[in-house]
Amino acid sequence: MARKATAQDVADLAGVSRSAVSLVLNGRASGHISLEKQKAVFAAAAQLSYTPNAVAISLRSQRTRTIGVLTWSSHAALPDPILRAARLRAHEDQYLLLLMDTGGDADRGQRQLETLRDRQVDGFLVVAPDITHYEPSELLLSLPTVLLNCVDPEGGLTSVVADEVEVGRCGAEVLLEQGHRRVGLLTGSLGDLHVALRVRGVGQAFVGAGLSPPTPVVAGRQIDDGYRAASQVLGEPDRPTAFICTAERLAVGAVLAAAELGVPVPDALSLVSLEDAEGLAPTLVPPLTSVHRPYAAMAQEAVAQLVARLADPVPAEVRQLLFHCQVHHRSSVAPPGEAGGRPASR
Amino acid sequence: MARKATAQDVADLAGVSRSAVSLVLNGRASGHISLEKQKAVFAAAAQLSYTPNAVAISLRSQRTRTIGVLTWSSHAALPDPILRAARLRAHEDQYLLLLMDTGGDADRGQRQLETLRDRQVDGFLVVAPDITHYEPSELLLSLPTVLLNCVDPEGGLTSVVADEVEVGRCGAEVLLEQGHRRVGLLTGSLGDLHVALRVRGVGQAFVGAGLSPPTPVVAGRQIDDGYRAASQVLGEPDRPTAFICTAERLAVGAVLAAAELGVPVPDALSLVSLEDAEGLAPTLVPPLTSVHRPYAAMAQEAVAQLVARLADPVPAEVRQLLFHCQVHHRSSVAPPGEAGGRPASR
DNA sequence: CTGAAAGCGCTTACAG
DNA sequence: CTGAAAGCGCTTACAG
Repeated sequence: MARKATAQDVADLAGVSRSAVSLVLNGRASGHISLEKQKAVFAAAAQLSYTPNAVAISLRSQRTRTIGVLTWSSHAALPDPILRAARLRAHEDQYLLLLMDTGGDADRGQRQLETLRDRQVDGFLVVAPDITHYEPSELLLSLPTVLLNCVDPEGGLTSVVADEVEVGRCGAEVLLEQGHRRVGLLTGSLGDLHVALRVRGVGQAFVGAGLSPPTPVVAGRQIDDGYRAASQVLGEPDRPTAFICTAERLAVGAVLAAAELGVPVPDALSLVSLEDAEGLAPTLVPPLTSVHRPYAAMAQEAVAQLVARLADPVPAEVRQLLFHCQVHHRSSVAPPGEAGGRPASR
Repeated sequence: MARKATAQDVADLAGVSRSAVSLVLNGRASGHISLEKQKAVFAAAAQLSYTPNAVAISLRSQRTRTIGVLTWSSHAALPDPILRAARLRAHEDQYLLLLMDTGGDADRGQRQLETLRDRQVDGFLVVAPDITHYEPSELLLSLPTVLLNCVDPEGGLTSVVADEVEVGRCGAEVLLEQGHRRVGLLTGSLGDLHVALRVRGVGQAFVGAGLSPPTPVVAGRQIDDGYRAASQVLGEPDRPTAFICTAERLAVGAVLAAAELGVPVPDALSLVSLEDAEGLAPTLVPPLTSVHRPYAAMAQEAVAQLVARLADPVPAEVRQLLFHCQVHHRSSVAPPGEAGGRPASR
């Protein structure tokens, strides 16, 4: 393939000036260019498969229609469903995403922001894998920025997050409504904000029901962490009739432990996962009831906020957008009952 | 923050011309610019925190140091470990990735390639989530392109893939070496190239050992698919002493089925997963022996190939790079033995 | 109603 | 040894 055609090529072929080409192709020809010449321009453009050079437009307009995305991964995976939805939404407005993975290193993140700035991104989107505080640097503040799944403690930046306390509350209420009273709470590190918020929510639900909140069993976030914690708790006398897991893989481990101990779910043990982003919960056996954050809608909203800011020079007010979670009822929750299951055999 | 400083600003402050600034900052000053003025330029640049505008450089040099990435997801997730490693490797050479997700729609992919072309990407990288054939369009052929985890049937494009037949063979050999003879093969759709290749490899290993290959049990690719298939096979008389699963989530389902049926792994049932990209296999209970593709190395190599092509105008020869897999031995494989386990109770 | 010019920010020959 | 000019591809005032 030869070199891409330029507006000059189109102008030459159509027998008009470069500016005429620009005017016609951008729909600003009426009253300026004769109909005849307009047709000639369109024909020439089509013949040469002309499309404008986005880099040249960027230099001219001082806008790249590019959003710089700063993200990092918590354990194994990047927050994929979030980024997917964000990318899709951005495309709708002809924005492209330039993504940088800090790997959790703040200094590196700063350098990446500089790279993004040098690339003349129009704005920044910061996407956290799990909800957290994020202190924006000056550079971040110098361009339109929206925080997704994280919040600026200073409150200086618009952010989009789910109500993680509500997540915990909803998950607990599902079990309380079914009559569960002895509930095991399998969690990740309590030092993580997202864990702390969910645990708080669980506690609120219990207190609201006139019960004392369950003591968190800090397990971790992997399958084997959940397996170990669940196995131990299930081996204790007066074992719980239900588990709440703050992480999806923890729930997988709990199901596995229950299966191995011959404790049928949900007959003898109910299970709620406070996460389902990896899509493990819905296809587990039995499918797990989970508390769902509307990640796609959140990402769309975050991008929409940013795009609006980029389109409108008037500085918009800072907003804290809080999304509600939804309980996805599946088959892992039942009333406590007396089913019991067979005793552990190993 | 005020508008970013330009080379002109630096020149004004340093009392030199714009070209002098460029020369000095790009290290081509020796023998051209007096030492005194060089110092002045550096000082002014530092004072103004000057960094060149990448868009302007791109327009001038006709290179954007940007790689257009075309990808799509197979089921739930994008091929994340691959993309991560590719991005990291690209950064090492100051390249940024512009990613487009076709969603599996070829027409959409074509339009996305056009967008990328208009953005003046220097080259293309096509990344498939599971190994597949990929027929490049003319547009793709018009720029330096490397295929990652897919191959051009015409062989016109350099590609980087793992030897998926070997994956199947290695997985089977692990079991054959331990003395297993009755092996269940849980697979995804045989119409998928990656499944077909792995099944073929398993067959080769069996034939090589003088045995007839196991008949694939087409299960699907989710946890419940694996659970159902494994449950059924384990309920049959003369049940297998081992499973090979072509997909990681299938293996999770198999472990779950075994646990529920009281079949201890690996004492009464060995298990090999032919995938571990999601990182479920290593933290399952027991940790699963898996066949690992060196995704990071593959991605690095693909990017390195592309970058080399971009740096060197001489057209490099087309190459088909085939990577070996590695068996990650964990605890899910043991000799068949007579452990048996307790009989199914439900 | 149309074409020539300026300018976005940069680098690289090219005069002086 | 240094500065002025050209040009990457585009769009938008500005003359004619």
